[in-house]
Amino acid sequence: MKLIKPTIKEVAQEAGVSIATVSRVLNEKDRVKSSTRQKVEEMIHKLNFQPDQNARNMIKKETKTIGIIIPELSNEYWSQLVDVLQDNFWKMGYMLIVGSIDRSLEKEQAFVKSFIERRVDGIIFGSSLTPRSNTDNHIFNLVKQYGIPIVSLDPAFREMNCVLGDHVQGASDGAEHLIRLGHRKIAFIGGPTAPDSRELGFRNAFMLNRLIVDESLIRRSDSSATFQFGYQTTIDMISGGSIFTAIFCYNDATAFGALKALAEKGVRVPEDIAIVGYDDVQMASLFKPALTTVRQPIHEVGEALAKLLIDTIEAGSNGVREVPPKNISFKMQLIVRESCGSQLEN
Amino acid sequence: MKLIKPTIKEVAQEAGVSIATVSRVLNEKDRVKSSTRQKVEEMIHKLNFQPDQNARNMIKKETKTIGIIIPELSNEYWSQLVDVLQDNFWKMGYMLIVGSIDRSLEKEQAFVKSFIERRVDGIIFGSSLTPRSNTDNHIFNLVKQYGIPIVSLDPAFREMNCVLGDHVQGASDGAEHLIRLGHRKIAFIGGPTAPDSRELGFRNAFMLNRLIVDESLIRRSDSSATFQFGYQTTIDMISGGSIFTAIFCYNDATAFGALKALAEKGVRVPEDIAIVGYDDVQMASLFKPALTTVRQPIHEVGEALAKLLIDTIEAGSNGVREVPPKNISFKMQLIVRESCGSQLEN
DNA sequence: ATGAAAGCGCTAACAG
DNA sequence: CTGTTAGCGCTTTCAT
Repeated sequence: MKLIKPTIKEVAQEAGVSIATVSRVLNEKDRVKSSTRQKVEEMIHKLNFQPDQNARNMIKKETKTIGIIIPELSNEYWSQLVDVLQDNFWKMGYMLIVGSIDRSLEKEQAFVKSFIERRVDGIIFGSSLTPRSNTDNHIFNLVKQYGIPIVSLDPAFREMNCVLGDHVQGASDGAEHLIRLGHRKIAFIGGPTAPDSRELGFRNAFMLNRLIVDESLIRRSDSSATFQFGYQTTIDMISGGSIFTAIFCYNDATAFGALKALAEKGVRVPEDIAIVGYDDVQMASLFKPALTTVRQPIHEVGEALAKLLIDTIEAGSNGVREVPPKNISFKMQLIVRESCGSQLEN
Repeated sequence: MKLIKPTIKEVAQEAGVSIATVSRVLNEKDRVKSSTRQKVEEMIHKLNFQPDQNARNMIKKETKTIGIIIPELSNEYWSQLVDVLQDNFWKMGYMLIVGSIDRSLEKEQAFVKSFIERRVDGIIFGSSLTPRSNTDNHIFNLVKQYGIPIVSLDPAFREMNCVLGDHVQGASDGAEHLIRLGHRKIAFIGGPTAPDSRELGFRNAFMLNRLIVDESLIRRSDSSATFQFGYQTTIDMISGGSIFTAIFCYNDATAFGALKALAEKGVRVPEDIAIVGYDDVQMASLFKPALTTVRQPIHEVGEALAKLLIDTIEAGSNGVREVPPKNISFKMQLIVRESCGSQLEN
């Protein structure tokens, strides 16, 4: 009973059968006489035998493991998404391993390589630092060469399977809300991605209303859209004498940062400056003032992501390869709360 | 160039050497002539060869993988901790697999079994639902039988390696703060663990001050200390006519819940009721009113956890087993902000 | 229904 | 310094 790591061989020996038979009771529904099966199962239980996945993986050429690349877990949006994904994959018999790349391209590549070495069955790119323009991109070619299915959350990768939020619509709705409330001088605190759909959406709302955006009020992060970035940018804009009556933020984290900066500077929200966030994380509704924000349907997105990836994986194993990439899109929803004042316009 | 999954055999063939030599350039510093090494490395690069970890794992009997069990990622405390851990393990060449068990004992056991099947090198129990009283606990016996080192964050497992916060001290400091401010009717919104050190600390502060705790004001969760639990409990207490002037919360998440309930009921914080949280997550300082809370040194705890586990693993592989379990303890720090009013007493 | 045997891709002696 | 060989623990033909 106090043995260590029993193998299939021990089980077979103790049960008086061959290892093939043990393997069969482990994997096949029938094909083994019920009396033998019982004998073997008893032994498995008695020895606490846990089959070695590594050995199994080698033969079956599948690991029931999915890797995911995200920027960081400390942003509530990502931690929620990972929770949702893990739950979905779990139900389908897959395990999730997450790589927080912490804004480092080097780390992203190292994680992906590690995923390949572990022979994961699929990879989700929640967000990627890998330059997209470069066609013969080493890291993507690598996963392609190894035949690992990918699903992306990043709109920059439309040429592969991807699930994406309609951020043009989302940001447009958010900015439109501000415009309807009478704001004209609206600052935009953006994210790291260069051609950013939220920025496009923001500009779209201005165009629709035949308004011109003040380019001096557009700020972009060159790393990540964090709390810190929102805070610092807001401080800078105010100290720099920028004039604006509202801020549209890339996500709730930057919005919280902006809120903090505003509070420190003695600026009232929404009386002096209105704020719109993006994501609708839990804290958005708890904040004082409660944050008006664009909600991402995280549960739906996570479920779609998981389903699409598994479908791709299983299609591949059936030899049905080379289906055209799928794009699944989700609409965003504006949630009006207190940070823009008057809720009449909803 | 468009092959799929090159193996060590292909590399050897193309480079005109034996597979053993390829293995050597992969694993050993010297022992191979630099001209041969170069030839092989060239081929590895050309074929984009990525060695199969599963095969390697089987032989080396190590996977460079750590599993961790946590309640959920959506609590900022846990997501931050996981980020810190992942970073530490990463530096040491290990990968982290996280299992959010979502308050399900069944899921916890399934995760642990999966960890065993994958032959992880170590497991961290961030929080466990497995009954501790039961000596011949199946799941723990299993990991023991398989010789997998464990480190726990949970004070209930002092008999194994563990890193723990001194929550008796932390909670005592928090409650003491409230008492000094003149509060006598202090509610305690606790967590799921039965003999809870925070509750002990809470009671300790009362004893030190020769005060008696009002048992009707002690509430415990039977699942998890979530935002929702803090919210509901506070609503219940107020609706139920409980009389109290302060609340001590198990963690910041429940404190945020309490804050929301209080706001809805039109109770002012800190004027009418003071609140103390626990953890000091990012949001604590941003909230209005900023939350007075007990800070857990997450970075230090994470680092200690990672280091202790790796030490144990490597000690084991050196045959130095059976060292007595180590307990590393961290002090908590009271952070006084606005939610208790007067900061004079700091 | 079951056993024998051939690997999966790699590392680790053991020779030379 | 390098090649040959024997496994690691399992699944999977191929026989019986």
